[in-house]
Amino acid sequence: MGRGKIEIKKIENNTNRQVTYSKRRNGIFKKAHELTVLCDAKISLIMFSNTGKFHEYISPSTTTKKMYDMYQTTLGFDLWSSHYEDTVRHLEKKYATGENRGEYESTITYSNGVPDLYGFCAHPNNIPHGYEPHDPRIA
DNA sequence: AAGCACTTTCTTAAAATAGTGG
DNA sequence: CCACTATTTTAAGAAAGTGCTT
Repeated sequence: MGRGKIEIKKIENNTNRQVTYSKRRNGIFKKAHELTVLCDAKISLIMFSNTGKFHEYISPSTTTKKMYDMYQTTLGFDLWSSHYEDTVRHLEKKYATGENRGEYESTITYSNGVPDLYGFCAHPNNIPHGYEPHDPRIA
C-alpha cells in the first residue's frame, strides 16, 4: 500500500519502524471499532511496542477482565494456574490436527485453531499469508 | 537549544471490500 | 459459493509537528 509494497519482515530503520507501528496500530484499532459496531463483536486488543509502550482497545460492550474470563471459560482452563503451559500443550495435542477438530471448532466460533500464546490461533489450513506461527514453545 | 521518541499530515499506490452477477 | 469490478480505505515515504528531557 502507500507508495509501494514492503516485504513483511522487521523494519530495521528505527524511525520507519516507529512510524509504521503508530500508523498500523491506529489502523487496527479503527478496524476493531468498526467490527464492534457493525457486527456487534466484542474485541480486546492489547499491544506493546518494541520499546515497551502500551496501547489497548476494548469494545465498549465488554471489559478486558470479561474477555479473559470468556477466553478461559471457552477453552476450559485457568490462564493463571501454574499448570497453564501443560494445559495448553494438552489441548494442542488433542485438537490441533487430530480427529477431534470438529468437536473443538464447534465450541470455538471465532478462532480457527489451537489456544494461542503468541497472538493468533494457528491452524495449518487457515494461516493468513505472512503470519506463519513462530511459537517459541514449538521450536 | 538540541536531541530523542513518538505522532500526524500529505500524496498516492496497493489492498480491502461492498455490490453484482454468474 | 466464486469471480469480477467499482469504490473506499489503508499505509509507505517524506516531512513536519508535539512533548519531554537534559
